[in-house]
Amino acid sequence: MAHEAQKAIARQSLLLKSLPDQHVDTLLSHAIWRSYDRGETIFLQEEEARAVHVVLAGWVKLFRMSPTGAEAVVSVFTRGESFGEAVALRNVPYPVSAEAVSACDIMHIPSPVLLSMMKEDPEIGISILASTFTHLHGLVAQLEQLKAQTGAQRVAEFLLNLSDIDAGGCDVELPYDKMLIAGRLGMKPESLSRAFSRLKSVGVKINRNHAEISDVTVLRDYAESDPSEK
Amino acid sequence: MAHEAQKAIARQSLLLKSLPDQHVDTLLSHAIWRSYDRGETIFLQEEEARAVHVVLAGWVKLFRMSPTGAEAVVSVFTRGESFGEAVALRNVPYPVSAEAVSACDIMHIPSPVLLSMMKEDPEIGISILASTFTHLHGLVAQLEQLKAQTGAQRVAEFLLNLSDIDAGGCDVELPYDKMLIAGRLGMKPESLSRAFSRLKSVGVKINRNHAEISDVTVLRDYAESDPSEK
DNA sequence: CTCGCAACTTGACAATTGTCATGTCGCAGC
DNA sequence: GCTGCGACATGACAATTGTCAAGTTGCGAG
Repeated sequence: MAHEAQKAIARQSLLLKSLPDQHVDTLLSHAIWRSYDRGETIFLQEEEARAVHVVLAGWVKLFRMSPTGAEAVVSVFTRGESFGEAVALRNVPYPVSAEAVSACDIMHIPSPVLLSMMKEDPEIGISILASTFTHLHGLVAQLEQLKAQTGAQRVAEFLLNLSDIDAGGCDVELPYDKMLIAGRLGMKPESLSRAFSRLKSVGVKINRNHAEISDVTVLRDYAESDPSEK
Repeated sequence: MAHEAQKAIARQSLLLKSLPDQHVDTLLSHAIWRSYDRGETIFLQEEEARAVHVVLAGWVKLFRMSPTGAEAVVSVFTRGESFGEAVALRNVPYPVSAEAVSACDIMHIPSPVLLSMMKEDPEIGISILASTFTHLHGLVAQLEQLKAQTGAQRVAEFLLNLSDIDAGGCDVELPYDKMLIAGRLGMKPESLSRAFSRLKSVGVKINRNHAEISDVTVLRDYAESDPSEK
């Protein structure tokens, strides 16, 4: 059975936080709670979707294996984020695989529960649509980044997203290993290393899984500047 | 008022074809029908979404302007396809701009109409979710392609999508100009030219806006082969 | 019909990135 | 403590792509 602390996190998730309490209670009571070890598979590409997944703790990656065996990381989720909404509702196979990147706690909401609730209250459908839209928006942003920014700029933006301040300096912890960060940003680990060295010139120091940003404003200017200016 | 022929196309669109006839009739009677000239703007990034758009004829591109002024083409739609579903339902600003690439006929379904229908019949919500999911899936595929395939391979796949046969040779017409194709595939026009020349070795000849594929199977093998093998 | 522009192609060059090889470092297991 | 492995950094090299420049072509305006 789930800890109350986990339920509290679930209530704050992007998927559930805009739903009426009464519905959330129903969903929570039907949910399945599980822990995963680092490296454990959550589901595989082509598998039929049966649930929506909400991350309560840890990090999860979604990735695709191309026919040639190359792995493309599509996205990485952490506490409060959910994935698989659209797929679960359509009863179609997953277009990606999911794996725990660190030890994880995940809540699974079986899709039949969700479907029947949607048929009772259309608000739920709209809410899920919103969450799906957020993913979609994120993917559009990723596409734009890949096409319009250099590797070092993408890394800069990644670091800025990890820091939650507006100005000044700060330290951020890299949430997962550099191989995965590289995949997430569409580059090889070697290129990530080189990108980090370039960022030295805009006040970024890397130490282990720890990054020191001397001035967020400078870094942001760098991330948004025209690649050809450099 | 709309021609019956246009209504017939609208009924076959991915968005509407799975809905009950009765609902479709209601939607069609509230829809706004418009023609656009080549180059005309349909909506701008940051503008508030008021409708879902269904392409009846012609080609439409969705693109984003980065802060530096570079244009990134996110996707291109044609007859029977729809866009803006998720955004319209949330009453949020568009994350992209839309422009007619050729002369276009477009049907606009005002979002309030759709919202009120969704509240009456949850099936509609599920159906829209499906359509949104299709876009999402397409974006995931694009991301994978950008990260894992060379330019020439992306062009090969683009040509294969235009041809609707499984084997043998065929001619396909390039639906819009090469500058846009390049943008859509995440490369510069010059790179597209070079990609076309490389495809000569796998039986592709380009003539104006016309491509001749001598054997689709050969081209498909090329598109899916490991980039490092070449 | 001519002019001029925009789309397109091609070549040369530079920048970026992937690939391969080598070496260091931290860490788990013996 | 030693050993071995995987993550990470770095250098050399090749491949791909963007950039710049020059030339061709098609097409619409006048």
